[in-house]
Amino acid sequence: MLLLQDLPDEQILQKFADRYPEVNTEQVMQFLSLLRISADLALMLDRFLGKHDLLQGRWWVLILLMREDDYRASPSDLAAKAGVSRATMTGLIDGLIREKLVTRERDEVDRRQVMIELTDAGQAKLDSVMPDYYQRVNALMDGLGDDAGRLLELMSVLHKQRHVFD
Amino acid sequence: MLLLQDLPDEQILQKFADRYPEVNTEQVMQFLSLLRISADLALMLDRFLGKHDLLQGRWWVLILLMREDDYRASPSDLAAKAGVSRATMTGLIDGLIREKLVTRERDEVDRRQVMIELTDAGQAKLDSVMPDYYQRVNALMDGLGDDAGRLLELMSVLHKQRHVFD
DNA sequence: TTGACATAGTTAGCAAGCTAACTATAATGA
DNA sequence: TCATTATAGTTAGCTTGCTAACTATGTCAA
Repeated sequence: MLLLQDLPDEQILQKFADRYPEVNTEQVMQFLSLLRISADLALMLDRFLGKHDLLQGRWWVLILLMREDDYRASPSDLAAKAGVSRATMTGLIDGLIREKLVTRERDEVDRRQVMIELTDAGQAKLDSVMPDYYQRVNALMDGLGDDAGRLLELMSVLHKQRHVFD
Repeated sequence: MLLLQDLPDEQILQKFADRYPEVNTEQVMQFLSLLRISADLALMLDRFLGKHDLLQGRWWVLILLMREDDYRASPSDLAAKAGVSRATMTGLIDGLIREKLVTRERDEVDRRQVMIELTDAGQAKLDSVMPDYYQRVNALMDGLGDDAGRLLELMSVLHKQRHVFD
């Protein structure tokens, strides 16, 4: 994700406002700041997972498998729940198999289907990451104190407005 | 970016809390919701740019070039301002050159350096996108009314806490 | 002056996202 | 029954991120 380190200053915003007079520069700055903070948070998570030799995409797949009663799911299911295409899920699973964190076997009943299953090594990997992860999420959110709900509320307002970009 | 469509429900959070008792499930849900909304906003922007035959990375480069007085900058400068590696910037510039939106020429004084310049077609592309973009950003932020500043404030609190993941 | 270091950029190879096109299999209905 | 349609998964090729290793050029100090 591109971060745009250099947010525009007053002079630059003025130059753009001269060419595109319809702009409300304060709102644009606020929007860019939001994007920037969001990207930084995603990067923070990537770096944290990297310390545990994990990548975000693969980590979510392990978590989705652990959610299942029998620790198994089809690639289609996983793709839908993760919010990625089936093609992307194929790649994520390939990576996890190389790392021996999941297995893939054909379903003998419906031979189109395949079942992905969390291995013991996969569970062990989660066990080594999740307590640390939860502790840090809690520490991060503690910083907001009682305002966490308010923040969620305001982000939801923005989320509901996103159709204006359609 | 992986979106995690399926946020955990009460039952799933309980299963994880049983295995990892240190977790404050409410805070984890709030954190995941924030990541999810942020990812949706980034996706919204990608889709909008797609309608104008643009990709986010290349678009930021065009904007950075337009900020310059002479519409020129070196790849290193652009990489630093965009917040990507120089290697990534090489790829973005390659794409923009294929689309004839920028040119690349060697600096005759310091022959290590290269100058990237916005073409007329590049400026025209920006002119076709920016007014629409600004209008939509303003419409999006209007939804927040007077609370935009408060939202920024709360996100900044989170941003300042991100060191807990180091 | 030249050897060491610094800087600018590219290349190679990996990751994880996408769409479109493909194979294989299952289901359905005329 | 068998042709059509639907479903599951993979492959190919693109984008945009990364790091590490490389080339070319410039700088600086002994």
